[in-house]
Amino acid sequence: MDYQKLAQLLFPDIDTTRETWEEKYPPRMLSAGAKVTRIGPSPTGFIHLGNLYNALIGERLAHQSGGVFFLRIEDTDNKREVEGAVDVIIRAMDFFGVKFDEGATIDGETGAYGPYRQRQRKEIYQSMAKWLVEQGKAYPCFCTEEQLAAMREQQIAQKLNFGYYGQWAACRDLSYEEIEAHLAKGDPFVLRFRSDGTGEHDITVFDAIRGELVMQENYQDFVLLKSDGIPTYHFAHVVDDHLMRTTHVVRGEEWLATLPMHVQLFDTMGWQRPIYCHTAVLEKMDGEQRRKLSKRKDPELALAYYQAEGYLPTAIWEYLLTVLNSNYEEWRIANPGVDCHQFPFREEKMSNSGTLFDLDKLRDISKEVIVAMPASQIYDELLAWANVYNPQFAALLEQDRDYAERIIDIGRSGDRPRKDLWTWSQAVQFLSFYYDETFQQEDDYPANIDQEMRREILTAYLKTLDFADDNSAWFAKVKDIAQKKGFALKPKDYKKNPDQYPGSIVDVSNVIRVAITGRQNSPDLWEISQALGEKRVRARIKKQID
RNA sequence: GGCGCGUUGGAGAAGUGGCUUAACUCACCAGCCUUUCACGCUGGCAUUCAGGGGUUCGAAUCCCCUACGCGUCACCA
Repeated sequence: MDYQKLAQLLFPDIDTTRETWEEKYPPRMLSAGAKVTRIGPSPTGFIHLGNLYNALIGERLAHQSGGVFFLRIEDTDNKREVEGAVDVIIRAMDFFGVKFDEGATIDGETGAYGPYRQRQRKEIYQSMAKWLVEQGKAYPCFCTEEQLAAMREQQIAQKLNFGYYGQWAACRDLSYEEIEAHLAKGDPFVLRFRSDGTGEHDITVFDAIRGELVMQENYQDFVLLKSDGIPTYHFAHVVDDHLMRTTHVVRGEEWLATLPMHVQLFDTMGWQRPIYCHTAVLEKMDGEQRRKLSKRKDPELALAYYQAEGYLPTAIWEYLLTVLNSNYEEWRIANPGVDCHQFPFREEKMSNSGTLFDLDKLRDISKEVIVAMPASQIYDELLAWANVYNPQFAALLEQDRDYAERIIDIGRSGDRPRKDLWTWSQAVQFLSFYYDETFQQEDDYPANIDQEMRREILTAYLKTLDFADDNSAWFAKVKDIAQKKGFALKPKDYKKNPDQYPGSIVDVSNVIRVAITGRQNSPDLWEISQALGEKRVRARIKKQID
């Protein structure tokens, strides 16, 4: 078989060669040790935590080493492409603070190693494919879907390995004339890799996360080019990451199974293999079962969920860092206030077993992030979020910035600030009672106080209430009321002898608290009252008495 | 079914032959502080590293077997 002739028959219009592209995309001039990484999301309209997870690793690896981190759009499957999905990806990454040095952008792209959208790289792939045909390393396959399905069934029946290989590779040894005849008829074809593997040997691949991997060599004649001339992931990955001079390929462990294919292709092309970093899958608990986070069942997989809930990008980033390098937390404690980008991230510290996604932990980290923020910043970010997701509350915030900052700061001064806030949607809930428009009276009164007693307490409170009092004078009056009504002034006394009192000072305080704030969980009552103002406080209490 | 990856408390995990009576953080529980809730503090929470065998003076760490979980086997990525 004259492979040159075959290559010309298959790709008559391709006159660019392997060398053309090698020259166009020379090795990058970077200092030793600089890493080049990328993420390659598909524009399916759904961007998830896994994308961010891998993006963060790539970003850290590149930027920590003085390297390059870029965005490549893997749009080789036109069936799954969704309009506007590239924007979604870019905006989400930007929102979560992932910065690219080159690659696709909203209105085009930047960087010298483009195009960064795979569909636009068709000619490059075809040049490389043509070269492989010339080497006798690739061949056209005219098998139809039906034929392949039938083949698979036979393989199942005979308990053989699935796939296109060995004697199952019907088109592997087609003669030039047979191929020409197919072409003349206009039969569609895919281009397959001619694997020289048998599966009898093992290969060794180094993985930066997992160490040395010993795997069975590839023996499948997998598809390089689909019938529309667009490459499969496997071929695109090898060509792109070589030509874009990627040094570290960060991707999910679902790619481990096809790693031998990729390695074989790199070797056949005569290219240096990148260093692979296969990350663990993100899992969650589903009842008793542990399973991979799923797009259909788990809303928290979508990045849009975190935006809608108002999670802080920094908190998500820090959470992912703790998952990836668990010594991050110790570093955080030792370096309070230091930007998390200063943390020395190490790929070899990453875990290779599946990771349970823990919203409780995220909440804790979020609280820490917010508690460290000044009120003005909280105001700005809360407002920015509310403008999109809760315009009613945004309007309230904008009415009076000073008031908003004041209520945000209640209970946050001193060495032991409250950590009440963890997401912006939750913050709206938490702050709702400071505004009449969002105030909701819940029946959260202490269970041991009946309605009659409630009324008595509130009536007495209203009578003695004086906004000129300071905190201690104010509380002395509350105590006075409690004593007159027979309540225990020390919660412990009531706890010890619950039959001797109708309740304790705690219950009295809480009756007042619920009347004013609508619930039992709130910062210091007197500070709240001062912020709300005498008129509102009196009105709310009066309403409860009636 | 083949191939592959994994398995240390409820969770993230540290630990790769003796510094480990298994770190740290979250969650949980108890106590303290406190006008509530929170915050904070103190203590508790794996006699044991999936199970079983072996190597060794000594094993979570090395070897073998088993079990379980997960991934993958497309002209999807």
